[in-house]
Amino acid sequence: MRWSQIFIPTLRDDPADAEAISHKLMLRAGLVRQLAAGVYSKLPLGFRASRKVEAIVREEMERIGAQEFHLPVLHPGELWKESGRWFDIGDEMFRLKDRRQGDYCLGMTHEEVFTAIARDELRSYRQLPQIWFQIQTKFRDEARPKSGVLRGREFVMKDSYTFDVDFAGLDVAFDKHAEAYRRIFARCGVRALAVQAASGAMGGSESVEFMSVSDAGEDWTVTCASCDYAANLEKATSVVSSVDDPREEPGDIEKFSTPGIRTIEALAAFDENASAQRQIKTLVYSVDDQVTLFLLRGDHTLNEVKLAEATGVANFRAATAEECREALGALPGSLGAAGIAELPIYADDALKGRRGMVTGANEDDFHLRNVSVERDLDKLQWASLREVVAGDRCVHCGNELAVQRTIELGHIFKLGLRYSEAMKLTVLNDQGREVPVVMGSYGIGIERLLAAVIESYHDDNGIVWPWSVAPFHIVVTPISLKNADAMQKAEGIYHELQKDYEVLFDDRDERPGVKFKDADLVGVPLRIVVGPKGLEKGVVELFERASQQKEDIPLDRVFDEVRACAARLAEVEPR
RNA sequence: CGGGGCGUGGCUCAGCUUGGUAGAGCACCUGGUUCGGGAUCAGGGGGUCGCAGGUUCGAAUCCUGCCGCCCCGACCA
Repeated sequence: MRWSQIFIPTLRDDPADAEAISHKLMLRAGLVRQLAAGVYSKLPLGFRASRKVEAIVREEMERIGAQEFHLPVLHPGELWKESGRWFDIGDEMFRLKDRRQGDYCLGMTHEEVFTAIARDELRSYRQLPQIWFQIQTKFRDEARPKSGVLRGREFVMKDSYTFDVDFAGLDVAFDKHAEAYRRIFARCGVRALAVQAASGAMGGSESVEFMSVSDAGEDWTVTCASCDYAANLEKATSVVSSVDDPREEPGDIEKFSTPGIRTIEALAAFDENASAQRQIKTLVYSVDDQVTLFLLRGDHTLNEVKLAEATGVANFRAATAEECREALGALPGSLGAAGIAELPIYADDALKGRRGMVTGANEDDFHLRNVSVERDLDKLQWASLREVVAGDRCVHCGNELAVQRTIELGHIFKLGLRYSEAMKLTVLNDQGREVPVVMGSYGIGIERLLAAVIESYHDDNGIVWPWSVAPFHIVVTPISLKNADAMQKAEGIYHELQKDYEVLFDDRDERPGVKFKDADLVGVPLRIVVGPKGLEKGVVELFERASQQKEDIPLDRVFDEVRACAARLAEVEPR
């Protein structure tokens, strides 16, 4: 491709509204342009890179026996009402009406449509398992699109769905996907951590996210340096640091006056025996309109995703001060669970076995001491509620945990029967009995993966594409269009290399500096500079983008050298 | 949805406090000199200052409302 004939509008300055590195570079290198918040047009270079990623995804999906579909993006509301999600999902779904006032929506994911096809067509366990996938645009009206293509409202996703007769089959399908995902990310040059994740409103039993460590990410991932434990912060657990409790069961609960004390810190400062670790933090939420208490150690923080997992309810909010007073008789700051029998109470694991604790007395300006969790609190439901912090200990090996920002590249779910039951997708099993099909669903965000690649592969001069997803492998740069000899040699090299590689020929009438800057910005892995200086000695310059190494190559060795470089560059360790 | 910021040629920004003929650099067009890491000189084209209303003799500038975009948080099948 001649540079003069491909549209690559590079930008000299950083765009004003871009913050994330990948966002800046995608704009500057002329990969994308923004149309609206979270909506981007792919320009030729961006589209090429995107298709490279898609090709890898396609190959690896086909390797595990997946079949490619292409489903509509316009969905009848009816289908989503069947699964119930029409009502569960709020403003994040783009909804519209047709001319007859019928409900429609734009697909934010495709469980419903794939399940409907399966329901219409699958009758027997003999037709299973099936692995179906597509690479299709999704629409989600995100409350806050951000970081360019990292979180858009319209984006391309590879989504796949598996159908099995039983849960053992689902496990197989799930593992196949995990393996395919590992290969996909590795081939794109990205080191992806497989981490335990919360399933959220998706339902289902188990889910794993694939994360790339990056400051541009929005998720927090907990990892253990010594074993392979890794989990989303929303799911992560840790060993509780030990606390010096009294050996003996303390005396009876004792109420004491704490005038004006409203916070954990204030109480710790007020009473030397009430350090944060020795307090029970009582949080009150309205969970599906039911006032519910959540107990944590004073120095721990509640993670609301864990709250949702523990209660199985997505509809919750912190209770108002007034609701607290009504239910417990006191305002926040003096709340406690002692003597409360009629409200559901969830307690974090870290409170197990604790004694001699301090907590609110449900009377303003009073607290209780000598509270023993198991002795004095009724009907506790134990759960992991607290948020892990860096430095906590790993539950598997006891070593220190780290918390890092990560980009979620993919997410795989064991859906189980959630959709097949709701939408009546059944087959006859080998006993002739009608059974619901066991499903899984699996997604990879294509543009997000591309952005993650750039987050991992760039330097001060621009993008440094890994060979596998580079929109072009090589750029042939003649120094001057006026030098006939150089132009002719450059053309020759360009034509020859094109047989095996994707090559750009920078035939623009620009000064060399401009061409070099652009080539660097755009990130072409190899550059061959053809100029009079070199040709006098019978050489051209081979420049490797990643290492910035230049080497003079005799004209007759160009193809061999390129081949060697290409082979080496194709074998990069994921980062 | 809460908080903050921004909206001025294609891009990056100045001008706004204190109202008075819309600016710079880059990009673009013409010509010259240049040509191995974003050249330079001369000339030139291009802007309803986000939109609407108001105040004023006069508004990019002050006031009100709306829209859009970015950032933090909440949210995130």
